[in-house]
Amino acid sequence: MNYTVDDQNMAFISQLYPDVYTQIVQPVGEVKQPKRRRKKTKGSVASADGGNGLFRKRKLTDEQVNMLEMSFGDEHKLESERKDRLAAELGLDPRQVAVWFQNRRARWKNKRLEEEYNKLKNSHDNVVVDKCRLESEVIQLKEQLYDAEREIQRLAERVEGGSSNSPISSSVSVEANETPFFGDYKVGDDGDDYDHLFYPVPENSYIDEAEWMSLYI
DNA sequence: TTGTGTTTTACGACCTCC
DNA sequence: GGAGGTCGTAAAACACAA
Repeated sequence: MNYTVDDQNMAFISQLYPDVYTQIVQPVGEVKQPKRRRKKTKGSVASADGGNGLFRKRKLTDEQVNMLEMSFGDEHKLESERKDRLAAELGLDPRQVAVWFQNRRARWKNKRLEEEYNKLKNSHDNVVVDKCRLESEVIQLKEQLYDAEREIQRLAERVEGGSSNSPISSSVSVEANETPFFGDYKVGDDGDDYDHLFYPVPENSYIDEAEWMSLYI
């Protein structure tokens, strides 16, 4: 069996930290076949494919993970010097420390993305609720407007019926057979037909609703 | 016990920066 | 060109329900 230098290093480390390595791969022949074929490794310290690999993947101890977490908390990037120092302190291969940081950064990024997603989702939900509320408010206001228009029409008709020779009534026609007060008004699917309401006042003599009402009150 | 889903460790490919 | 980064993924380790 040909051990690489890294294999020897890991064997040494495994003696120092026996619990770092969960188990040593049995000689070829007794190795359980992996479900999926591992990619070709390059200078691997822990080939898991049962080829010439001596070690299975090992789990870091709690202490090692805690130290790495503390270090990661200080700084997410890992300079060469810090990597070597950490590796020496923890009895790990510098490559393991580097890999741990890579994976930790990936986890951190995923978590951050998840948090950002949740924030955006919450604010989107709030906007949707707000939109619904505003839409129902618009419908309510349009209904009020419609009722007011009807009331105006009713009053106008009453006034006209009471004083047929009124100068106003002669100049402002609200005859039913003229342009209808509400035209061909109907509440459409989008309710926007309210927007087309108009008053049948003589051309070039626009008066607004309040002013027009005041003429009759 | 076993099947299955998740987490952790490790690697290869590719990219960027000095 | 080398060191160190991200990204995608393999596979061991682990958790847990059935």
